[in-house]
Amino acid sequence: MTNKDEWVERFPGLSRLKPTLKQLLIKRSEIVSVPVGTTIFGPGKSPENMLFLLDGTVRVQQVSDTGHEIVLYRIEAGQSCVLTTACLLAYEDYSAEGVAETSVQAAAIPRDVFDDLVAQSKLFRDFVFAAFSKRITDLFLMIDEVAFQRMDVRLADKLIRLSNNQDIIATTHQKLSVELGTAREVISRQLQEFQRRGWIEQGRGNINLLNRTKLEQLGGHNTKGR
Amino acid sequence: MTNKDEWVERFPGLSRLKPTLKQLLIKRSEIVSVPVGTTIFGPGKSPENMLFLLDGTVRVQQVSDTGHEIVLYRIEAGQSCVLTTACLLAYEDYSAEGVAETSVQAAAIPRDVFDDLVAQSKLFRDFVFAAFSKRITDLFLMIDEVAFQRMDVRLADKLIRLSNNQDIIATTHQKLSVELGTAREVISRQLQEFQRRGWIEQGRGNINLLNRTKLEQLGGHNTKGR
DNA sequence: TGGTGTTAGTGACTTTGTCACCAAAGCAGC
DNA sequence: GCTGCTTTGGTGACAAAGTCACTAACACCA
Repeated sequence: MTNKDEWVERFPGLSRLKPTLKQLLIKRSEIVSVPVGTTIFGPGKSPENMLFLLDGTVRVQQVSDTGHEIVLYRIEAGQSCVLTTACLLAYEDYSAEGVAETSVQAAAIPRDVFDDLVAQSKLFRDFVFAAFSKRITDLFLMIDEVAFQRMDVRLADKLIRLSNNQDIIATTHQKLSVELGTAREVISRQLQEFQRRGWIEQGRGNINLLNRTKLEQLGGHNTKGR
Repeated sequence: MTNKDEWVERFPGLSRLKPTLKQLLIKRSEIVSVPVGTTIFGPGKSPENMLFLLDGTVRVQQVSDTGHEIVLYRIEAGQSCVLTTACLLAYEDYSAEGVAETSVQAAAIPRDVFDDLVAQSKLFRDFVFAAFSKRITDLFLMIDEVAFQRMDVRLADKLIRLSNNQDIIATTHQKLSVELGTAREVISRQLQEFQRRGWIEQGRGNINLLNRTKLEQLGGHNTKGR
């Protein structure tokens, strides 16, 4: 799947580039593989290249100096790290980190190639600005949620999103608390309440969704938005 | 102060542009004035131009469908609305709004001029990407703060930041609650506690800072960061 | 002077976060 | 098997923050 000659085709935003620019991308890129669990960027570790994710997931989380953590967003296959990398280059005192949630394959392109592309292709510019814009609007929504949404609503929503239409989610209370930026005890209590209502069944390290509909109802689950 | 021939010089990021590009900016820009309180952008109101703020302040806030509000950031003179505008263009279901906090003067440039500049000038690209990056890292910090910081710390910090080295702040409990995304009652109680400790003195519609040092100590006030 | 909207104060209650534990399950080494 | 050790989850007491309903004081204008 990681034929160096054709990865560009797999990005909706890149496949329509002019052939000369595609060649530039292909020629100057390098396919990299990182094992699961690797910290790809973080305080004191900034990569010099821009990454385009071919396979896998990168979890980006904020590590607070209060000792808490919260998941900010994920980068999936077909998306790029452009913005995070740009952020790192611009600001040193950066407290977010990116961790390979699965094993990850990515195309790495040097910063000057990125700059060339932005200069030469309106398509690429639109691709990059769309990525930035999407990220910022998503962060707006996240602030809204953290500040104003109730915990039970957020948890129900998170369970639905994490489930990927499977009924069993493999996760721990601890991990869920980091997803939502709250305490483990809070998650435990909410899940107990969900279980009491018969919506879920808990096992050690996994949660079985028994009544997806009720959970979707509580979480304001809609197709648009994140 | 709003001589159309020289506004570009007042932007650190623009003043070093090549003369031809400066001319382009000056020729195709329009100086606009908006009175205090105007909603510059918001749901169902997206401007077609990019704004460069010459004078005044624009407050950007998230209006939640729960009926709550929270101030996301401010755009001051010398900064641009690039990102917010870009966001608006990219995503329709946008719930943030920008309000002129003072009367505002700005240079408006059409979208195609913006695109030209990004294509032709590395300096301008760096200016734009730096703005995006700064915004995103600030939003990361804000999420951290909203999720994990105690209310008294956040309020003390906010008072210091709003004071602008003056001792009297003209604001209401209601406005402060929107700044921090909390309830008015919470602000009232915290301010009472500050007053009890002799750190502030409250008046109707204003707060007098009596012990700035104590407030700075409580809020983790440092020069870097926002 | 009276009416009206704004601003702030208060008590009761719920929800969420914190702290200090405990207990059961899984696991590695012997 | 048994023995520690770590991970995972449960619990109660308490503190902090958010919600709700109501009151009081003030400013200002007709």
